[in-house]
Amino acid sequence: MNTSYKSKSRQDYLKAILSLELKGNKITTTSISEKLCTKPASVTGMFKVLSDLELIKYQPYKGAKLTQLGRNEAISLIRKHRLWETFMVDYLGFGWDEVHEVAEQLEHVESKDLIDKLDAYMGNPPFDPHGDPIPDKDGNLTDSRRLIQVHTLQKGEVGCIQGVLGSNDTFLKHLGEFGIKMGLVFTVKKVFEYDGNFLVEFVGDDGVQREYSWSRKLVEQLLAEIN
Amino acid sequence: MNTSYKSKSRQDYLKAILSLELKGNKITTTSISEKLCTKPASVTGMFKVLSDLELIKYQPYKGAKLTQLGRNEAISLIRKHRLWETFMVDYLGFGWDEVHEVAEQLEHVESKDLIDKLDAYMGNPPFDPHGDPIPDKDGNLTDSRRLIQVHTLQKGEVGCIQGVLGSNDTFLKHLGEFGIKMGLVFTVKKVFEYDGNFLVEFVGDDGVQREYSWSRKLVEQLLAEIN
DNA sequence: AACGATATTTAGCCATGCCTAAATTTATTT
DNA sequence: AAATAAATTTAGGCATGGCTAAATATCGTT
Repeated sequence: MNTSYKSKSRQDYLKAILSLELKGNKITTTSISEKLCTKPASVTGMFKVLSDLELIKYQPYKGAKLTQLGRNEAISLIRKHRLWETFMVDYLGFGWDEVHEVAEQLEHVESKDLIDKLDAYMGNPPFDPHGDPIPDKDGNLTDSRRLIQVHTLQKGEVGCIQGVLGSNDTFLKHLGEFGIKMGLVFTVKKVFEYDGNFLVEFVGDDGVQREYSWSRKLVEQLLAEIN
Repeated sequence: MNTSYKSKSRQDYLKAILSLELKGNKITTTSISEKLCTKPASVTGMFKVLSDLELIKYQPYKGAKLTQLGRNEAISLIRKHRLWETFMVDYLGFGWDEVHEVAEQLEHVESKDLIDKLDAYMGNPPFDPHGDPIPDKDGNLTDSRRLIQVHTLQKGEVGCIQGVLGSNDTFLKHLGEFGIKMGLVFTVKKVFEYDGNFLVEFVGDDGVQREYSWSRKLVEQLLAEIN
């Protein structure tokens, strides 16, 4: 019998499961093995462990789902991850494409006091550098914003970048090269008919107004708030 | 053959070895097992691993010592530990008796960039909250201060608390209850003859001058700079 | 120098968490 | 409904890093 869920592996599994559950996916050994770059057989073994620990409900051949305990633990990890990313970007000067991997390590540091004090030090930021909401110290994870994908915008609409879907470091770096970052306000100048590309106008850091063509693939990943 | 020294266990061994070497002790399987709360037989096994990795020189039955590579790694861990402790105390509001355990976790986060940026954010502090010197980013660990143990002071001498020997959390908390902390300036009023106890005078946070009797055991652990 | 005490190493075992290959269950197709 | 395909589990193995018990080396004493 296992005695604790506080192991890096187990926590990684919980996070992976929550991530897929939030996307509405079914939690299978295959889907988790893909997410964690392991093999389905390894997942079966871990599902038994997590099930014994009452972190998930697991029915062989039928899939798994988080219990309340497991969900709480997973949300705590999300909270730590996002707060550390915020700290690294807003206080230490990292780029938003440089912090994910280190946050993956920092989120496994066990100390509720530490993360709550870090949260307070930063003034309880509601969102992380990628626009994702940060759960509060009681585990509430809500996002009252109504964000829409940029590719659904029409010509003439004004949006404000507030989030990025499925962000990986390479993509974030790519966005940075286009001058795209959190809070960027832009106007849709033209939606190219043949493939949905966008011509947008925005004001850069230097106060200079710029025009850029954003590809379909790019705008599908961008979340904006519109006025 | 092992491929990396970046495992928590191996790093804990390196730190333990450095710690004993600095105290001038011989590195035996028994001494390390006591330090790490394991058994000598386990240490023998790890010594072989660390030796294969060229982190230590190990002669069976004769003891071990750090190689330059092992020493560098150990010093890097000390640097991370002390910088994180400084951050927690000076920026997040932890007490100096509350940070050791969490720093033990944080020091294993692998990112030279992170720790160098944290160092810069704090303005490259030279000492941690317990008065221990913080190695710089190139691994230089020097302490040019001439600190002396308080119990060697004479009546009438003025000292400034700059360090604590062999600090554990309980002892640090105890010190805090006596109003003792880094930078405290005090005057020796009287050295009791029968057992070396001290009567000292100092000015508290509130500006009020206080007198305290410090025990022999306590002052032996305190390092001060004298004028 | 030899004895006993102490320290150290070896041998063999356990748990975690990963793997591959084989067996089994479930799903799909005809 | 039976056969095949796909997903999942079981079985058995490996590496890390602990453990105990037994064997062996070193040290201190006489």
